[in-house]
Amino acid sequence: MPELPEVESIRRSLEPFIIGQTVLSVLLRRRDIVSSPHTARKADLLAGATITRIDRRGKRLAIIATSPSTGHPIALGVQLGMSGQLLRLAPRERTTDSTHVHALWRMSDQSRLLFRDPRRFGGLRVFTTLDLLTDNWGSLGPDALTMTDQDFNTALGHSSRAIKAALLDQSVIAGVGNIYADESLFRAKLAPQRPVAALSPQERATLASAIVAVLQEAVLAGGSTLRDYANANGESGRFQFAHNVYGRGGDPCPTCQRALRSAQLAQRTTVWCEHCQE
DNA sequence: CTGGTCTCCTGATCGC
DNA sequence: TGCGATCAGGAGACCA
Repeated sequence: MPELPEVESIRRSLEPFIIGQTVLSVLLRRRDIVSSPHTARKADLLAGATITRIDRRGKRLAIIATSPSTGHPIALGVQLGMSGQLLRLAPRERTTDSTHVHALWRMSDQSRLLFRDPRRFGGLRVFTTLDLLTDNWGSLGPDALTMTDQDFNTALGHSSRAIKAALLDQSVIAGVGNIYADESLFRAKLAPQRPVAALSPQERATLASAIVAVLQEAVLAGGSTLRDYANANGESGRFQFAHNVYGRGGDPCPTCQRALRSAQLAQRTTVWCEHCQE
């Protein structure tokens, strides 16, 4: 479900409410959503901890907290996968849909935080120190929202694969998924199947700027709600109304009015304009 | 190492 | 209304 703008919208909508909260209790309904080197104990899942902030890199989130036993910072990584949600329930508020809620935290102000993920492609990850979180996030490329043209140019390298495939690779840049890859390539007027090594320095710079601009606009619009995405307060995004190509195969190109092409590329449905993008 | 393919899982939608 | 096929915002495992 969520790409960078959706994950950032969740982060921003949640952070003001849970900073300073102490976790009174944790309910883990499915153990198999937690991946960690050790058996996850309740304390690792933030029981008793006081939350200090929520960080994001690409599509990954981490709730940072102070361990009650050691006083040191610990982190709980949250990966939303395709269908994951983090939802905050105000005190006494009821869920509209409590199915597929795999973990639940009760906070000191009586609010609750729910991790819901029907398809279970997402999950939680325990980090007993911030160094372990940094190591884990180290496998990601630069964050696509805040990267510079130079960051992007370096990370992209000169491989032979299609630019669309490279944009989806989180170790190249972190945060772009299928929607924003197609939207960014349209804005940069680049065909998705162009080999990375065939892109000129100018094209690479144009693409870097297009990615950052598209993501910034999407964050401002609260992300894209295609089906069921919502931020932590249950609010939908509005950027889907601004999509130029994603989900519009066969429709007229917004620029030249010719029919948009749709095909499989890098195992994902890809939509682009053969006339405007080359 | 690189890049392509398969697979995990549930639910919505579409055509019959 | 029911039923099977297809598709979906992701990414780790596996293979040549």
